[in-house]
Amino acid sequence: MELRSFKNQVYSELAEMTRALANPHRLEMLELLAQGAASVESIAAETGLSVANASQHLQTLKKTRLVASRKDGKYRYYELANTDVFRVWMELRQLGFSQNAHIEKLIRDFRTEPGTLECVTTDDLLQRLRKRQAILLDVRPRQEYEQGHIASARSIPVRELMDQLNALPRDREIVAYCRGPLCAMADDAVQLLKKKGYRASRLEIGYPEWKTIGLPVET
Amino acid sequence: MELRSFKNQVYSELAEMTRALANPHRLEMLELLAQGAASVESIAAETGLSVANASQHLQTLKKTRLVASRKDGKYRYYELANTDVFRVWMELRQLGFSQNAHIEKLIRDFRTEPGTLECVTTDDLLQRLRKRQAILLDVRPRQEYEQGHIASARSIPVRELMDQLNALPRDREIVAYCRGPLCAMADDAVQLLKKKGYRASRLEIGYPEWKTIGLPVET
DNA sequence: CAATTAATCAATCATATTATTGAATAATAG
DNA sequence: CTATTATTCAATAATATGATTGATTAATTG
Repeated sequence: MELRSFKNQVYSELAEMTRALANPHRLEMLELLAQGAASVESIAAETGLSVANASQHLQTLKKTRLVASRKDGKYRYYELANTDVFRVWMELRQLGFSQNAHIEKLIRDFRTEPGTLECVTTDDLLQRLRKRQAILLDVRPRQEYEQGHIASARSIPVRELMDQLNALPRDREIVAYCRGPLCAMADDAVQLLKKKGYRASRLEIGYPEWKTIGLPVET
Repeated sequence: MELRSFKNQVYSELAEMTRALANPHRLEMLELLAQGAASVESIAAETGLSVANASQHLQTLKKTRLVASRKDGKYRYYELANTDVFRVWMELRQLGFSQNAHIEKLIRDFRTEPGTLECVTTDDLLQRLRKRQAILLDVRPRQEYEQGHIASARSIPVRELMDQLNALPRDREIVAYCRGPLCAMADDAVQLLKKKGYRASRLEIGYPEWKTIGLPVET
């Protein structure tokens, strides 16, 4: 085969895959699927799309093997094809943050609105957990917690937090985490906890990032 | 700001950047620019595009700040905005290789045609260089070598190799490298060297990968 | 079996992307 | 200053993408 033709083919295949990533809804879906498998209906609800539209987008992702799916009863569950897909999403997000001041500003503005900026780093958290200084809280929907969570975390979905406050000790610091740096669940939880007199802060990353860098998880 | 509106804005910005990546010619340009700055004319020639078309693509990359440009005399030189851009390209390429069997097959078929499959790994090369068992050859165009190359490498562009064979000792193994895993220059060089009775093999990665993982380079 | 539910399909319209062409700028050389 | 060279701009046409709609398929429930 001729060199130019070879190059054209390889770059075209890679561009086709990249094009499948290059849509705001599909990026959001990838981040959602990084939490674990989900049905078309739940993905549509979470992203605010119609079911037909969500289904079309998922098929676009599937065509380039970025996601896989299996059918269970009348539901079809989609999931990330492998961890490399999430790695690419992490790198893209990182690049966006470093290149696009507008994105950084959007996040900064959104975060400071509720007045909860303090983030706990991963190293910080590991230390505090070792010294039993902190309690780790997974505030994602329970179904996501059950598909996998950070080792030693307990589950109180942010929607149930108000009703379960008495289950939390007031003498220890609480660290909340959620889906990742773009997710607001942990922010909301921290805001509520602080208002109720707890010492609380959010973890800077989410469950998929924790898992991807190889730190201990449970199922 | 409302949560959905915030998410829509962030994902849209990230998707816009990803869309700038999602074109075969632009991916090829990024790989080329990873070797160093280049003028529009040379990029157009290397990628086989018309100058006007290449210019348009470069402006698409520039709009999302993936590349930067500076004018010098009547030439305008484009270069990667920062190393994160190349990291993303590496991850995308890696994902393509792992997800798309067709891409792997294309590369395997192209490589085995000249019958030169043996690749030297990075660790291998470092060892052999330490023991002075191997000579390292940069076979990219001289202009790229001059913008940066692997420490201790000498430059013989693949086009000049035939005329400079007598400058190479026959008693040591020769390791050739070029632009990266998708580039055929090192393959061509190895093929020629072997035909002339040298022991030769190619490095599995190229200069930009070497530099990105933090190994020693020279300018 | 009919009704319900989850997901996909197929068609359509509006919008975006890309290659091509020729004209317009901008810097340099003679 | 004029000619040349490198690049960009602007307009166009062909093609691709994405949201919407209503119909269809497949599994489950009563």
